Amino acid sequence: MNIYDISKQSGVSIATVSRVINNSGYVAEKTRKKVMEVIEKNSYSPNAFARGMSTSSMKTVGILTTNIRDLYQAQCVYYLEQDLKKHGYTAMLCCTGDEQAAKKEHVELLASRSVDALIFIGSHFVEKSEKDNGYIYAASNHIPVFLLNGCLSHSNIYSILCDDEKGCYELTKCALDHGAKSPYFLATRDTFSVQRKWKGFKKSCKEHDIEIDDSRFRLLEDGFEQLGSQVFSILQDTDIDAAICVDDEIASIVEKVADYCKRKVPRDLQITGYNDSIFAKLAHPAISSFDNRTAYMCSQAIYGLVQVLEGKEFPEETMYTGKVVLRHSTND
Amino acid sequence: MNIYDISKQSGVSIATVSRVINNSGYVAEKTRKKVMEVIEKNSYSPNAFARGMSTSSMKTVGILTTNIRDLYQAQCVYYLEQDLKKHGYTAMLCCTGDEQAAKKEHVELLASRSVDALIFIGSHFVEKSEKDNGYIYAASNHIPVFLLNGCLSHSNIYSILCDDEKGCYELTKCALDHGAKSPYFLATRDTFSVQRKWKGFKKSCKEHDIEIDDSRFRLLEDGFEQLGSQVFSILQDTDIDAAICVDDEIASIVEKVADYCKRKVPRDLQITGYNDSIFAKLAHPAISSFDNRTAYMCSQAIYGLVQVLEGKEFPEETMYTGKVVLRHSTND
DNA sequence: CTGAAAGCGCTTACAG
DNA sequence: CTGAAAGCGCTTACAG
Repeated sequence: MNIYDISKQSGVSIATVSRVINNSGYVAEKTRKKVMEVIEKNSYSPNAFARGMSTSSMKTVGILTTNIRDLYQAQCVYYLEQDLKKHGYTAMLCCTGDEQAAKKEHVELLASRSVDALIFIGSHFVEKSEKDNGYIYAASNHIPVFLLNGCLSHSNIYSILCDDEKGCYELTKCALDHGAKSPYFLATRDTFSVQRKWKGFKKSCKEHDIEIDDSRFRLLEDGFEQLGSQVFSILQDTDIDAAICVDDEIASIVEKVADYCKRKVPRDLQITGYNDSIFAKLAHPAISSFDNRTAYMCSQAIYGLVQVLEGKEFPEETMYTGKVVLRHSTND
Repeated sequence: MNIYDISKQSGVSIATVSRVINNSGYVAEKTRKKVMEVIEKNSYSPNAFARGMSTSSMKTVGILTTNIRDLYQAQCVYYLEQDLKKHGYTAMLCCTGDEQAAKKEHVELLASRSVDALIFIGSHFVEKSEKDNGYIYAASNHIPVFLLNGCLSHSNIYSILCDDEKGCYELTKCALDHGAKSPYFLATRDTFSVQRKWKGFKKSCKEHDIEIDDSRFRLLEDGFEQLGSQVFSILQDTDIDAAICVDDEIASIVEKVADYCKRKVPRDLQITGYNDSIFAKLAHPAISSFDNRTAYMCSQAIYGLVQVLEGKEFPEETMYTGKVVLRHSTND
């Protein structure tokens, strides 16, 4: 069943059928009705490839995530997909992992599928070395690129991000305001947003006249067991009294290890997470965290995407604020 | 840059260019080399739509999930996508939510994109009323359908599932073997796999001569706060001494509430989860759970998918076993 | 308001 | 081993 069949059965040309399908151009109400009837009777739906070939678009956008099993990234995918389909777009998902080569390959894979736009989730894609971002720049020459929680200055790249520097500054301030003297900063990766959080951490320490150096930045190996043993070492070997973690999952593990080491949270050790996820709520005591408004970020991205694809203006960079959510892992 | 440009630059016909691109038919080594050079020089890549139009496939498969924010479902998506891309397929993701109409709409959306196959994640799609599964049957008339953790008998539908009846039977047995007399079964949804788990629960109770009726099946409203208060009621109003939960997230919340109510786990209350996720590991005490081998299930699904799309045979139903992972939320 | 016709960029029998 | 040609199913100026 194709447009010719519909055309025959309804006694009009395929051009007219096309017009009623796409709601474009003029077509007499009577004609439209007749054609619609035939279409519905046959439950005809136009061939996506042919359509794509004519219009060079299948209303598809590529979403890139390094790891969909990460709750935060899954959250983003969820909101993005919600908004995307509201606008008739469909999402192609790629989970790239952390290796540079794989990331590049996936971008090419999506490009070969002629997606209308590319959305990169998380700061995991923005590398310190400009050369390593080359494949993102290259992609942006053909299709609009949206960066969540990251920032790259280039035409046709649009960055939307929460002010994580401020976020981490405020969380650190909570701990320091309530007596912490020896805070540590814990991360499992050194990404763009981690760097911004680290900056906020340092700023807050400075304001509290706490001398710190780079040894306060603990880059830990990922994985449940590995994290546990590394955190254990830190608890043994340092005078840590506040763990400022870049996400709630790490914070949960710190709390679990603290419990194991008989350190009372928050009395002996204050802990903060990030993202305000279920991990922060489930932990015992519940963990103070930062709500970085994922839903808002995603809806902004899709709004921008639609604007750009319609040829309208959209700012290259959008930075917005989140909010601290106090719980019982910091002193009150 | 299209196939004609390549054809001109390399001095051969487009048919030949097509052959070298697709590695099909005979083409002289010398010709192939020349054409490849031109292709690479121009970094040409064939237009996916045109290709799709000729072959009626864009090597794309649709993945349907009710909620990607659910750790288990995210896990599935992760493994599926991994395997899919190994075979040159790309994943289109749809998060449908729980409403029937939306599920149906999404299937149609994917069908209109001419995906090569459909994969439904989780038992959330298999309804008790056969009528409500109509849209799945309908889809299977055009494209192969793969069902993870669910089972539907119909041609062109392939079901791959873990033996959850056995899984839940074994978990319940752990609790009962270690003294529980009044177990309850907790779920947030009444799906196909929940029914199977319930069956295993009942079987184990029967073997232990524990009289139970349907009031042991507690269907709870989802959501962090809601769950907390409902579990609280159960702890207050019943003589529960074992909570057999259909997933680790529920189990974590039960444990949190138990702690709040000063019930010692596992002494006063044994708890079991399901899926063997990070929630089970993070909880304190860590929660006994069931490893249903998600990675295996997904790889089986993609293996089957490739077989079917190549016109080969694959069994309509595959059921495999998982394994209990004992931790400290049950007595040892 | 409607239709004939060109064009989108491939693949694949078929003939040589 | 290679090429000419048909076909895939749409959209969209253009003419009327």
